[in-house]
Amino acid sequence: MRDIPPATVARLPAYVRALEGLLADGCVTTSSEGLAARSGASPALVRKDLSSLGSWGTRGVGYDTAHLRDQVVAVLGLTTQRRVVVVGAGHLGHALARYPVFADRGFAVVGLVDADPAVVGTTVGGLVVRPVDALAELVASTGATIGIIATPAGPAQEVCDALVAAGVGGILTFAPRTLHVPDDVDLRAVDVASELAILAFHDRRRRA
Amino acid sequence: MRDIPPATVARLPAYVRALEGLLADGCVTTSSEGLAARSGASPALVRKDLSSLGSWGTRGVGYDTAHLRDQVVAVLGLTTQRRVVVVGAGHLGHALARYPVFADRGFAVVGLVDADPAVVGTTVGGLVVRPVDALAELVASTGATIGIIATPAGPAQEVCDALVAAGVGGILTFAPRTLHVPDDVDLRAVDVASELAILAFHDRRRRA
DNA sequence: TAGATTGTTAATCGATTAACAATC
DNA sequence: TAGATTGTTAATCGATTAACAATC
Repeated sequence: MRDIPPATVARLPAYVRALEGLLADGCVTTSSEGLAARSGASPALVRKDLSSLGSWGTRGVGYDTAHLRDQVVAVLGLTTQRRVVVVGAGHLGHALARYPVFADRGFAVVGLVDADPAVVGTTVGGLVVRPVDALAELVASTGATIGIIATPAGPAQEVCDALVAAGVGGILTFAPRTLHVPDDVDLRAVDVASELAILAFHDRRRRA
Repeated sequence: MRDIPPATVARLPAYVRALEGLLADGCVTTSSEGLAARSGASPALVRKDLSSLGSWGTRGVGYDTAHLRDQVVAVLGLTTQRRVVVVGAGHLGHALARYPVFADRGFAVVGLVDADPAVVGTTVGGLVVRPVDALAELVASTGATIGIIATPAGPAQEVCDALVAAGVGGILTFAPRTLHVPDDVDLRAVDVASELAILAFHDRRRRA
């Protein structure tokens, strides 16, 4: 297996979901075209992506749905459960701590942290909210490798630094600001207000 | 102003935020390098992006921070308030309906809809939750142009179709599945479980 | 065999970086 | 004028699409 292009990696989760949908529909084999329709990619792109993973299709037939699903899941590293800590127990933190889709995909939220003393000690989704200064200990004791930042913009960089110091390898942030991490830490950012702003741009164009 | 590349549009909200941060720090002028540090782009990319908007910098000096902020805000179409309806009043819908950053950016959540009769009629963030079949009327009466899908995967395509039929021009979905919209509707997807899966991929690589 | 569909190569397209002349 | 920094062009890089030979 050679290096997998980042754009391909970003599509793999959609392929896994498409394959599970096809499995649920009883499709034993799938073509690149069928997979494309369900995943939003083009058939050519599906074939190219899968071939960069090593390719497990049969010419003239297609892909074995269950087998391909297992292979893509393995490539993504979803066979091992990943432990996740969430920082910020506001509305978003609550939503994340109880999001059932995480469990379906092998992620377990094992810790929830908040800066507000009034929130610390309350229970959310079976987890007792811990204070921010318990973060390092929490990551260490749970073996969490991924941190989620669900705080306002203000404390986000500080929280990010604390997660890095605690040793997580990947961070997903929802805070509306740019964050900086060392090269060996993987950062992904979801910015809801920016998404709306991009929609607003096209909206304006459409009406102009 | 020529056509603006999609990759550039996607960075404009980060530039707006960077510029507002610089303004708050009292920086009257900014260089592409300063803007790059705050926005996460490279200095060359900042200059290229801004020049594709028409360019308002001064060689040897930099950009007028306040003026540039106003220009980028105008390009994004954020000078007019946009009205947004949210479908799904679960944890995520709650979080979105009250997210203060939307208001800061000129977005107003004007409607909240849910399929659960037990939730319909309750008040969230000053909005009374409406039933799903009130969606078209709600969009029409409020003049909403953007819809947010905060439902589980199951009903998401149906909700998406209903938003399109109701006449919104842009949709932001959080549902973990691929959605299909007509060409004249703009769709952006945030998929939290996929983001974690991508982090898991790199995590696996790091430990391998 | 004939039809279908993959895997891969070549062509295209778009985005980023590097470099530097223009110019404040 | 000298130093700084933009705006733009050319070079590079990566991603997508098109096309088709391989082959089930």
